Amino acid sequence: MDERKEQIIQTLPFWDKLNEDEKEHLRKNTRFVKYSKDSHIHSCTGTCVGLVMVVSGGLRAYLLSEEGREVTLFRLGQGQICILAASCVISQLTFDAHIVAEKDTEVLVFGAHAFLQLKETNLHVECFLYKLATERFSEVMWSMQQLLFMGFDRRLALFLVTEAEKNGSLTIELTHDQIARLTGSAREVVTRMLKRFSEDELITLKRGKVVISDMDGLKLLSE
Amino acid sequence: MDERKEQIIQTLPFWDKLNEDEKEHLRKNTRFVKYSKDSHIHSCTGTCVGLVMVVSGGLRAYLLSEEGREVTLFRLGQGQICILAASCVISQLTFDAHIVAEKDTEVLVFGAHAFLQLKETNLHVECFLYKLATERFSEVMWSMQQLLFMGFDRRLALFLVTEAEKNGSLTIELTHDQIARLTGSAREVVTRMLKRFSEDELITLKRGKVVISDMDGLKLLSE
DNA sequence: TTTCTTAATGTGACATTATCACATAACTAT
DNA sequence: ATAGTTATGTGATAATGTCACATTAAGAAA
Repeated sequence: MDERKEQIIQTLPFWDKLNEDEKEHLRKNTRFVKYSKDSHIHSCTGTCVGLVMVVSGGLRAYLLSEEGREVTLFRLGQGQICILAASCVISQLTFDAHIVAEKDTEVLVFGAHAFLQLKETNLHVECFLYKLATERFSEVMWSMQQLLFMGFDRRLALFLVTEAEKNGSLTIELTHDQIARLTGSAREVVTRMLKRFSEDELITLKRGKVVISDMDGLKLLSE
Repeated sequence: MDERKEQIIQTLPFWDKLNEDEKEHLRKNTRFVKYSKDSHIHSCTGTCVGLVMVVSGGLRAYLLSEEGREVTLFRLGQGQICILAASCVISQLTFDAHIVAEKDTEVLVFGAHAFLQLKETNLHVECFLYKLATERFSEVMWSMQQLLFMGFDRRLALFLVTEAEKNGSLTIELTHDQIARLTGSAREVVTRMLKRFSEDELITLKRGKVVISDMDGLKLLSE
């Protein structure tokens, strides 16, 4: 048996509500999977993977328009679980999101079929799923409020500040294109706004990265 | 005892999972409330009402920006239950939505405090809440996809068609301002687009109402 | 009826953001 | 160095939201 797997699996809040058969069933249908950067974990057309827990790296969930525009819904880091890749387990989730690995990422996959069975026999499992979905609901709504109500200058400033704090570094290693996807805007718009920030001496621009030179100024802008 | 209340309360899917004490507790904390048109059931500042089931009339949930712009999330009709007015029961729901009565509306309110207790003692109740929230999640995401990715002409056409079919009438009794709130746009933008539709002989404009004259044309526009 | 009042609608000007079509610059591999 | 690729810069245009008013229609009050 995989020691590491067993350890992680036991962190599931409903684990001790399972009987031995259920535990064994879940164990058998849980496996580690590695995704290389930019590979797709889930798209509307693809099959349903199951519950996906991030072990290392990070995932991003986004909406995709017919014209190819992306709107990021949320991002997941270590220990977090993505319910969107389990849309077949949660039949209430009817919209089609895409999930991509932001970097090389290892995940623990709880197989869709096994989980569906568990969900139907064990109320704790069902409850766990819906609760998780509800939490993501709130996160997504927060993103939407930003997108709908904040001007792009404020949104971009907030993004840069948040990103810097997340990584504990004033240097943000992202291209304008990546920033555009993450902020739900267009590459050109990002370029222009960054240039404005740069003229206002809030940031310094390098190829493939943004360096924050006036954190306070940026925070002020983001309110 | 209120006969009508008892009848409705028994339609709750978790009703027969409650013990007698729980049933009695819920009964005692459930009451009918009437809201007149345009009155507010819930806002971020206000207190938490509880679970709200529409008996007659209709509710609308929306986001409100600091500048006063509204984005409609979903609308509820007879028999549907609003979880957003129960944000204190579902602590996971952290964003602040507003809920307003679209017309004179009667609702059955399951008191927040009582429901919170029920949720904590009965897993079926907890599960029911999260499941409901997850369903709304999908509805909201559908609205968001429309708002983010469809041009306003298409969105407006779709709205008119949907509204007409909902009421079984080609006449839609709404002002441009109301339509703007419902489609997440601005009044002037609605006025202009409706004028364009009118010039294209898809609709006829009257004060306070829109009459569809070419349903097929509108449907074509809405794809 | 006539006038008054208010709600609803119409319209021009402008700001922001998205989109398109390129040009230029900076790295990478050979 | 050269070529190829990726990233960035920039002007033009379209769609939509915002602001500031003008106009019109419907109902209330005289």
